[in-house]
Amino acid sequence: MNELPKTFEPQTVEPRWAERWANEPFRADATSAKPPFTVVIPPPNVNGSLHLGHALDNTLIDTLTRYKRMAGFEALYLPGTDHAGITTQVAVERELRKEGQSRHDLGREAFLERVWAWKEQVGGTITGQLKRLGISADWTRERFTMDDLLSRAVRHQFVRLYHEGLAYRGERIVNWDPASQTTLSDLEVDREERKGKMWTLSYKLEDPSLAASNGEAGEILIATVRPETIFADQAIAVHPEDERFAHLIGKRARIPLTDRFVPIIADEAVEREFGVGALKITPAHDPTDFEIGERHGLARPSVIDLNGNLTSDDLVPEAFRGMERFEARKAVVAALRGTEDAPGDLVDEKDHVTAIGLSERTKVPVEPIVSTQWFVRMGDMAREVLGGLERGEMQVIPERYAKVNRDWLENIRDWNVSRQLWWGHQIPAWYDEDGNIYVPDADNPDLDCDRDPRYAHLRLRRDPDVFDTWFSSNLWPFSTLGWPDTDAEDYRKFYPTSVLVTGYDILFFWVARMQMAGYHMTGKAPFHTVLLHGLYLDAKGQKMSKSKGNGVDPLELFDQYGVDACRFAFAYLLTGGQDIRHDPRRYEQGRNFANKLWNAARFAMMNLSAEAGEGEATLADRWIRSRFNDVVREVTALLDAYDVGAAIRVAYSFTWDEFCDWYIEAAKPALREGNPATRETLKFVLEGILKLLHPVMPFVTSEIYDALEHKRQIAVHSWPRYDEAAFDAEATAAFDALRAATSAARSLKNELGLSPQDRLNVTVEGDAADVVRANRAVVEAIARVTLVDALEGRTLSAVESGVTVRAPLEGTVDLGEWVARQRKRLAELDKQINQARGKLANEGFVARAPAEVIEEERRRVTDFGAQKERLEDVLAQLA
RNA sequence: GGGCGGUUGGCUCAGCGGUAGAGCGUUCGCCUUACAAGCGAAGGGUCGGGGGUUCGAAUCCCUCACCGCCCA
Repeated sequence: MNELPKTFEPQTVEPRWAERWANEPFRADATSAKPPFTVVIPPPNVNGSLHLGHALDNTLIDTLTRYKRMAGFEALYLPGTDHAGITTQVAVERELRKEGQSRHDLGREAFLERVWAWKEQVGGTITGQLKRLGISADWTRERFTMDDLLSRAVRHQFVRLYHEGLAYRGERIVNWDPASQTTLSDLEVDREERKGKMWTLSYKLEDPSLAASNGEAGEILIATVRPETIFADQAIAVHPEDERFAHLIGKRARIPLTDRFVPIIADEAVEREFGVGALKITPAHDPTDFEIGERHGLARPSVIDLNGNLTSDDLVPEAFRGMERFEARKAVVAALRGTEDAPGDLVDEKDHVTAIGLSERTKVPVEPIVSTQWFVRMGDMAREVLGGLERGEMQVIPERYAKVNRDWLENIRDWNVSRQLWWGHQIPAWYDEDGNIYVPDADNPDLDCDRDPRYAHLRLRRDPDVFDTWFSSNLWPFSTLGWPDTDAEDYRKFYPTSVLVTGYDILFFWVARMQMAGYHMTGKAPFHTVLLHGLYLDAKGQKMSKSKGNGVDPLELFDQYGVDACRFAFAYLLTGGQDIRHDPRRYEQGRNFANKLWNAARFAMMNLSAEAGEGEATLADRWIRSRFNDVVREVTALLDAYDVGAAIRVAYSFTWDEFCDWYIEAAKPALREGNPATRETLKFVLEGILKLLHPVMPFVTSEIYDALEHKRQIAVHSWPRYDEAAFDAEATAAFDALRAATSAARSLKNELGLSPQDRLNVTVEGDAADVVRANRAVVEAIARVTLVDALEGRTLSAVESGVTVRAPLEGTVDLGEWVARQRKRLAELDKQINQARGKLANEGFVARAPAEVIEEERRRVTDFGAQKERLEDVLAQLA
């Protein structure tokens, strides 16, 4: 056996294993007879780098995968990355700008070459970091959403949806991001409340003899938070039952700063309490107004262009033309305010909190614009998923998210899938000069329409837009396995996948869309379990984000504590989908634990390599084997329930508190004699612990297992099996008595002011005294005492359940505090006894509580009663 | 406006119907030949407030308060 360094050194151990798992990856065998366990990675952005969320997520996935692999499944952890349309394109454009160029200077083709080059350059970053995390992914199956096969899958999806009538082109109001110059889906817009103003404006009525009750004669007051859009107004809307305005419906009023008149209309959507009760309707610049406009057949002229500037349309007075939208707002308000001599139509201005939409990627306020885009009809697909959920084909953990999942699917809206980007899957749709649409046939989706002989006589122009990135990652669980080729070996063996693991923040973005694509495209649930975990927050409990600059770099944590330590921390913190707050103390705990395990192994190896003697299994051996068996059952059950947090806690406390603190100490006397049964037990339980911990802490466990001279790495060894017959009740009870006696003896030594290495003569009394005497070597060695038959003179005693340990009391020891403590304990015992007696005296309890609970209360009365008596004796003797 | 989560020792968090726990921090003593990233001995909580269900509630129900998230 090899000599191990005194301290676990992750920096020398971890890179070796990481490299091995990267170069000789865990290849899943599609021809295996073993049952499959498949997880696809939530593909990170190809141009990104590892953040704590990825680290957490991948630790969880890897833990489950490694466990399943050991438990006899054909485990496939499929890695890969996402092309991240907007983010990547924005990144490359930023590079270009440094060179004084724009993508338009390069042209589409050259620009895409640049992006591919960029992808080659930075794309390995995050996968390299994932390899450092030690994930047991099958790197031979690594995928990228823009790979040929995956791109084909996207085309296939679109073409099929188009011919089914589920993908359509329509003019709608959409979210425009002026910074990245593309539309966004509703999900990509973050709502944020910002302090703004609400202005009240006076619109002059065409018939000056009329009056709205909210203003002076000849005017109607309206409220708005976007005065710069008044030039695109098409109406003024009031609630149909609002008496203040009933007489004005159908009349007209003039838009301030213009000569244009718009009608006053009635619509249910108007909130009477909002502002002054009347609103201006600008269909081209507000989603609600757009809907109202549709109901009333209003036109929808736009006054804001794609750069967010007021257009020099005939609608906008010259003074404002070309102004940036927020500048224009100021200018329009100033104009409306007028001068002291000639006050304008601004009646009131007050503070107002407005919910505005921000681009998720660029953080720029989104501009609602009217535009023709490709949409996907979601209703039917959502219903397919709802049916599957109803039939229990997918479980969501934690269960509370099942409702969130359902609610979203039930209220789903059509999905704008076109993006005005170049980086992505270009939409396979062509238009002729009359605007007719041509899409490849469903059975030949890869043929471009401009090469289709049927359309040879036409001059077709391809849609320049690309699909939303999620329109490819929604296929990820099966496009990565060969779909649409449903005969592909991988698809047949590994699809549907098993568990989908991700943060709850992308339940809608990704999970729900995979569910819909899965059901609709493959006819199956893409996974049977959705496991959602919480988000990583900073130490103050705030979301980590680049803009706040409060992110913690996992790579620095790896450097500082080791990867295993971090994985331990992630696992330890994973509970019930709860958010996780960054706390360095958890990584320290992990580091210390890895070191503890390392040293336990060091100790074991020193003993295993020594010369063997004779002997049979000791009480400690029997006890630890029985306990280990319990722990195997617990940890296995917890992992089967995907409760990694609870599993690691159980394994941790068993390893440290039972194996290290008690078993190893108790085994020392037998090991010194070379007892082969004890050596065998030490090795068996240590190796068992390594296996239980391996899924969470693969590096340190692999290294130790390797040092124990195994030919195969631990990752492919089998998971420990629970053995019902291995429970040893007698050994458990007896060893508990040993522990009680040891603790009592230690407590006495402490109280007597002795240092640990000082020997002390003690006696043992009580029900468990015989057991303690029979295993005296253990107590004597651990507590460093000598068991004697009797003591002379004054004594001091420590009372525990089952045993009283007595030691000589000599000289002048101040027992004041000790006596006080014993009195307190006595009071506590009294309280417990009374509580238990009270329960037993309660007829309802005796009649209704389960038998074992009643039995336990009886036992407590007896045990605590005995302790109390002994404690009283001890105190009486001292007095 | 609707929904969800949280409130447990000084800090960060487990536990979620039957004796209140962990890590760190605190106090005291130890370099006891696996480990000072450690060992031993202690101290510390009426489980946010109120009400209810139950033989029994930190745990289930109702309600209030505060913190946070999601959706409109």
